[in-house]
Amino acid sequence: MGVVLPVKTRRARVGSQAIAVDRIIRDDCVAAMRALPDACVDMIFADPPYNLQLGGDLFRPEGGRVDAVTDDWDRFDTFAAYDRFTREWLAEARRILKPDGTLWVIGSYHNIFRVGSALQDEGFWILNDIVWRKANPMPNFKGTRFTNAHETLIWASRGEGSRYTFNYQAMKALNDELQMRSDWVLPICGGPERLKINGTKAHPTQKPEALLYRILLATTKPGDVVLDPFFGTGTTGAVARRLGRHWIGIERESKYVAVAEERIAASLPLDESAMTVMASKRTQPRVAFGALVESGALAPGAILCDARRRWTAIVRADGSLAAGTETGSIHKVGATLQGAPSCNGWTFWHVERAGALVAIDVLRQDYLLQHGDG
Amino acid sequence: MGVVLPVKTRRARVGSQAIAVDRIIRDDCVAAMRALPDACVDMIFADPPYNLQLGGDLFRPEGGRVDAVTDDWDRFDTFAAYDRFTREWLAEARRILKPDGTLWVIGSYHNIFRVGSALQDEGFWILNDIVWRKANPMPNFKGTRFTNAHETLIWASRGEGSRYTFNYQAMKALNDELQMRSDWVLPICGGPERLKINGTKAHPTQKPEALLYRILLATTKPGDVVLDPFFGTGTTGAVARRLGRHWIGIERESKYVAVAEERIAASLPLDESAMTVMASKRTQPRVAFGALVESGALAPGAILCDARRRWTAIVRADGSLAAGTETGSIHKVGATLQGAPSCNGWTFWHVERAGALVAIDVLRQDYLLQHGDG
DNA sequence: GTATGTTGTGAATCATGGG
DNA sequence: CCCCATGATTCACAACATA
Repeated sequence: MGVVLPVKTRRARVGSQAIAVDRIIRDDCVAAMRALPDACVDMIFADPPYNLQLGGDLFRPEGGRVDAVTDDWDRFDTFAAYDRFTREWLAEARRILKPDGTLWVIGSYHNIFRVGSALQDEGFWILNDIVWRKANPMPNFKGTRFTNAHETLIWASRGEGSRYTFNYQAMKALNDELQMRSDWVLPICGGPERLKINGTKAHPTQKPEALLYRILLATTKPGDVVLDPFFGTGTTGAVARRLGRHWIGIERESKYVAVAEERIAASLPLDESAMTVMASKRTQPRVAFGALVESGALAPGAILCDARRRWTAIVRADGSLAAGTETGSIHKVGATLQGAPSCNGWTFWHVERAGALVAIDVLRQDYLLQHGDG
Repeated sequence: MGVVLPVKTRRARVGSQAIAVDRIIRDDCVAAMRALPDACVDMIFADPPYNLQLGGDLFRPEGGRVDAVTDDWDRFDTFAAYDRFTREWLAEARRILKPDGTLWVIGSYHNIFRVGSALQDEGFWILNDIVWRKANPMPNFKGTRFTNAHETLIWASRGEGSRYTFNYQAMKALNDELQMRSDWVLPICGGPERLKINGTKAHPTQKPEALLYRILLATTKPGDVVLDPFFGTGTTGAVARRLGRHWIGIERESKYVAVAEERIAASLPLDESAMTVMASKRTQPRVAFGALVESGALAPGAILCDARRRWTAIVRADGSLAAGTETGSIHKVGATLQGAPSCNGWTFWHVERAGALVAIDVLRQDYLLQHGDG
């Protein structure tokens, strides 16, 4: 029970203690999670089974039912069993997740509604549901339904108020400067990426690395600890290593563990420069407007106006603005003049430089570069 | 209670009896369904409240306020209350559905997992989940999540063994002779189709007719009876009439009933030319540069240069470029380096392949061929 | 009339840190 | 817990206005 394999394991600090990371735990997922301390991982990616291996088939292929139990009884029993299993691992997942951590689960219509309800009941707060639109799905051979061409992911924070990680600018950069949407077009895992043993696929549901790449890039930071309780062939670990995230994989079947170990050992970490992503302005150091006045970048008495020259204001010595009787911060005066609930003064106000209007945000960037607080 | 409006109602045979069709029942949906006999409708399309649980006001970057769905009919105190409501209407829906009938429900991540679990528990058998990918969704104004760009539909038969209607060839014809997939790209309801009263939208959540058109064409036969227990402004009725299906709408609010009546009376049966217009216009495949990075076609850290090797840049993990202190999209960095107002990064940037420079546009073409965005 | 620019809006669980 | 100041943030269309 609970065999910890001796991979090049490291330790990551979690509060006062440290947990071993970058390793595979060969065990049942609930048992393995029980051995982990509270609030020790930043993100969990879970690709749970669609049917339980324990108590017979949950989701039968069309016409596959053979036993004589009445429909109602059978159905209630099997859904209930799946729900129990789901609630059990979700509860453990929530316990070991840090307060501001998030959970990803992937599934299909067979199980995703059970999982979604269960995680809401456990207290998780859904942030998005994401549709993985498969570029090359398997056709519906019988022509009896719509081609099942997508899978669903749920992204949820530990609770309603938590302050989760979302690398907005990185996602925007990845999507040609447009906001990343909730529908992702990605090919299924095939070609050389698909792991094989003696010519047959090593795992029936290996996920493409591109999917995990986007997930990790969007919702974790370098150095974060990512847990995958249904590790399989270790896609999560391979991508985490490449992106400089720590990972823990839990997998019950030793043949998958072996495949995953070999795979991850062969994956190469990216170097620092390549891993860098577009930073959000929210994470940049703050510059007080007054600092621009103090440093001489903007003189007291200078005239500011908005991009269309509808309003003007005068810079005062203490870094406040005056526009008529209205005085206050660059944000407050901008908001008041427009009658808007709020205003980002940095992008609203401009100053004339060489005949053209320049947003004072540009002066702020210059200031940041000169006073080099990177 | 339960006022039946005297529209040009007809009667449809249901076994030995006949029920009044092509009419709106102004009543609570559960009460109205209770008054209908067992197994009397062929299909049910339901657009129940989503239980959005919105916080305070949300303002757009330019200062406008988002007109949110804050109506009483969308407010439930707890998930348990929403579940009770859901199970109640689903149970009645299943009773009045013919044995080979099917149910459609539309929802978002706020409610669809509750609905999906509940209908499985009630005995419905899920045939597909369908993703409506909105061509023009509302952005995420605060940059806090992925743009919520889709809604989910569930299509289910009354039970596991039922012989439901699926017009496979009609769907294939509608999709340029390719199998219709489980993800549908359709614009949201706007323009002249969006019903207004004194210039403001008549209903906050009016669905596009194209959505109902595809649903009715796929899963009903001419002459079938379609029930919509949350009728709203009557999109289901209008499309059913155009396609020669009978319909029954249930709607509690008389202002919506009035709008729907007028609308359906004005709707015309469909002629052939209109059908060809509805046929899918394939969306242009658009490849983000980031997709090449994600897919591994170009590794983070790769060096790009222009055709004459005057400038170089490094590819970062999120698909942005870095050249010295300059960072941004392939287009922006290309433009900045050249001092040009704009630049097509696809043709400007090159990568070395077998000793020769290849424009990254070539990689894009390869990507399209391999992943054939259909 | 044509081209261009401005404004409005859609089922939305939409901020963060310091005092 | 609340309150306040700072300041980050939008895509595709349709409708209408201006040139």
